[in-house]
Amino acid sequence: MKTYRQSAILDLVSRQVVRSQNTLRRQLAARGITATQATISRDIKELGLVKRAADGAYQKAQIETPSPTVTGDRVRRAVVASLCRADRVQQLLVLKTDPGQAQPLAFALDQAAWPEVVGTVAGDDTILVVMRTAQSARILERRLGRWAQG
Amino acid sequence: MKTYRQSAILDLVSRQVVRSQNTLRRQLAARGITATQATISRDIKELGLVKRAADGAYQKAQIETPSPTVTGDRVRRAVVASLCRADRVQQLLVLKTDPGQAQPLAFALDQAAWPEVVGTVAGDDTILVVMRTAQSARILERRLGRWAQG
DNA sequence: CACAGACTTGCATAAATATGAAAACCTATC
DNA sequence: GATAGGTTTTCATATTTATGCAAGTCTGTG
Repeated sequence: MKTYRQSAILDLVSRQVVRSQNTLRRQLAARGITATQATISRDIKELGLVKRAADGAYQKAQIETPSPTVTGDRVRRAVVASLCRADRVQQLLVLKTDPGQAQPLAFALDQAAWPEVVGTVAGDDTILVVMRTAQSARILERRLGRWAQG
Repeated sequence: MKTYRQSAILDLVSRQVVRSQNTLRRQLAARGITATQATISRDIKELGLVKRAADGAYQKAQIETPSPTVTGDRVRRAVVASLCRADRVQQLLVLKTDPGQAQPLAFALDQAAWPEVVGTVAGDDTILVVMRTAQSARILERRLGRWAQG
């Protein structure tokens, strides 16, 4: 239910200007989905939506500019500084970085020499990380995500 | 006054996580700027700031991403202009381009932001495209083939 | 100076959003 | 089917944000 409702929210929000959670609630109701404002508030939070002050409309969030927070080891700092997005397919991770930052981040990853990391290939703003297993890829993906998002 | 206050707001918001207009009011006060929450609400609207639901932090709004139609067409032109060959292994596509054309074509692919495309890594005349599934890779392979051959 | 017109701000309050705590609901285990 | 542990949802309400309207400010004009 939750997933279904949340994707309906994304859909509604992408199609029209939605200014309040109550409006959203009514629109969902029209699609046969019942929920309270409280639930919708939490959905919006989980979906990472954003509310534009200019017109009060909800919108999908953009990639946030990385904060210059400096903590932890080198990989972590590099991730925080330049990782935009991480995607996983099976045992492969595709990392998107700020322009020109793929090489330094990949280098940091190589240096870390984690055993589950088989190797990396870096372009300008994309790194392909080959992991030994889908399982370990999933773990790394999550760790990177946590770091990137503060 | 207004301009000065608004630029102070932008500054504060870029330096730290500000979750409410009242916090902002206090921070402004600490800088010797007095204003009510009402005024700040109006400022935020004028500045076009955005409030992330995820953590309630205010943020500068991002630039809109261009429409998929436009970028999709760009990919087609890039393919017609420089794709030599496309090979597929499972969910991976290896594209061969004219010398030096890998980067621009990969860039166009990235911009298009097709959901099935997890990411790309480009060298000089070779691009590795990671697709979400072998199925979608097959479809893209065929599409590229059609485009490349006229 | 007195006044008009355009902006900006504060006040009071309406509207919208977030959240603690309890209830309802799931899922797996004995 | 009873129980534990987890997740999701609601209710009630606190917190936060927006806004109509009146007052204050600024600028140019006669």
